[in-house]
Amino acid sequence: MVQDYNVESVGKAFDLLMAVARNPGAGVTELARKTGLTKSRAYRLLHTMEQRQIVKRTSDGTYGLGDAMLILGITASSQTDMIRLATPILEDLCQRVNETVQLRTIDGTEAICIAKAEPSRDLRVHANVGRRRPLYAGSPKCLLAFQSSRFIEECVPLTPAAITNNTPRTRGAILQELTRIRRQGYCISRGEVSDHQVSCAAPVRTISASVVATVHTVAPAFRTGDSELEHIIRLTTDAAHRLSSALGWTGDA
Amino acid sequence: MVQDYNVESVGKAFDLLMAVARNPGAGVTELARKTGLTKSRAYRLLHTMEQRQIVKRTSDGTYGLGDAMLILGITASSQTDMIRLATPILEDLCQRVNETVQLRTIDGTEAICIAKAEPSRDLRVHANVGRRRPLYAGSPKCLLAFQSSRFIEECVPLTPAAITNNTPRTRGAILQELTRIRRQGYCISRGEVSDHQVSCAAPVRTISASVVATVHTVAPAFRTGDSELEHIIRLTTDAAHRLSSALGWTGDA
DNA sequence: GTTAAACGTTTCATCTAGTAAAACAAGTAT
DNA sequence: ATACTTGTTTTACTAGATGAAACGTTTAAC
Repeated sequence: MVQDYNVESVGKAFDLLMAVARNPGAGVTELARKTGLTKSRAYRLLHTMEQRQIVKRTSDGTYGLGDAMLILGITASSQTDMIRLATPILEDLCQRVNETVQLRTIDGTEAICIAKAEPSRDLRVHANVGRRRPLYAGSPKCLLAFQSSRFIEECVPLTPAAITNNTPRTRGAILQELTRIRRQGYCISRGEVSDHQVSCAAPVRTISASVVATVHTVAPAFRTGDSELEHIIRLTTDAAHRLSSALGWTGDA
Repeated sequence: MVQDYNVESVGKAFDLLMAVARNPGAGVTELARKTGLTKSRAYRLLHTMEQRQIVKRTSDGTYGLGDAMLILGITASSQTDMIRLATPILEDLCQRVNETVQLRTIDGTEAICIAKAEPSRDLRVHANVGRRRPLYAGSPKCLLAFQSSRFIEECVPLTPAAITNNTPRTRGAILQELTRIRRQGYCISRGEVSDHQVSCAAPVRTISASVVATVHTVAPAFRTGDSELEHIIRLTTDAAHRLSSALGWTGDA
């Protein structure tokens, strides 16, 4: 093995670490299965990471991310362009629409919220950094719509779970919606994930023009009529554009 | 090597990862030196981590944390008790004192801000999650004061760098202050780190009674007279107590 | 303008150190 | 009571990671 600078067990350790992050509450056997590792190998690697506080065992023998990961992750946030550039843009958008806004990206086959801004008004939608959502329902569809067709095939299940009444029930209907999102350049979701909630999402592109994140505005339905929604769409897509430019994107709509 | 479930290269990889987090802008050689690894070993491990987006190289050949760390870290934040429990307490404290508050912990020989809350008033102190500060000056001293004497010895330099006029200049003076902080149970810092800025810090204890974090309130000096400061001290120490209890601490002052 | 030091990169023979497999104990459901 | 789980431990084997030393380039020194 010449010229391949790869330390296998280190790679596997990180595979395992990702699996721990994506499957909270899993034990050795399940994690080994998810990563395709031998049970004993997974066991040793987890032990090693536990010693360094990278992962920690809960009392019931399942694994979660450890304290050292917290520090590493916080440092990563402050070093990453995406977050650094997005924060002021999100705060500005939040102030303009006076609603909760978030930034989401893809991890595995899920959308994950990586940053947010909330207005100080009393009644607002609550957002959680770190929360994961399936990609095939509600405004996360915007993130999915701009990925490769192979990835889309993989993410949209044959029989989508019905999350609320407004969720499209068939695979075909979802794929059709994705096409429409691509065409119009943003995504509106009315009560798909949660009743009485409207959200608008717009894609963030990087220098290579691929969509790496989406900007979302989420608002209570009762105070979001057509004209308010127009306003939200304009400002949200605009914020996504500004972030794209900051990330080096040079294309146009 | 019987009964030692430790995969050495994985351990070293994480040592290296910590070094990358703590020394942004360092290259292979420097990172190898900091971790005590061979240059070629460090090189291969970094390559491995780069492939998985755990670290990334900047154009000038130095390393930083990569995109995968961002996801892992955000997930860690949302899974960690400390952050989950602290967030509402910080927000409550922030609202009561109407000033910027933060939560800090120790990483290596530095204090790092791991959470914050800012009031919406126009003039406020700005805080950055992820920012690092030396432990021996200003309100971070509160975090240092409650550590083991061996650790303290290690952190307080023989000739402390003067940060502003109000920084104690000698090792002895700093050690003396640490004793006072331990005695009174909190720490006040007037213009030590930045002129025109007052801060108050109080220790957060965990179930084992060790101090794992500190709650800080930072305010502009011009609007913080003695009576306001009294108020801040009371609320800050109270918030630290509430967080300690939430973490399982059962002792008393 | 020459020299020297420092850096990232590459190679390769050596042998440590990580691995797979299988057996184990402890628990849980049937 | 039995048959699955689960996490844990052992062992022999050799794949694969390692240290050292050399390489070409860049940066600093004088």
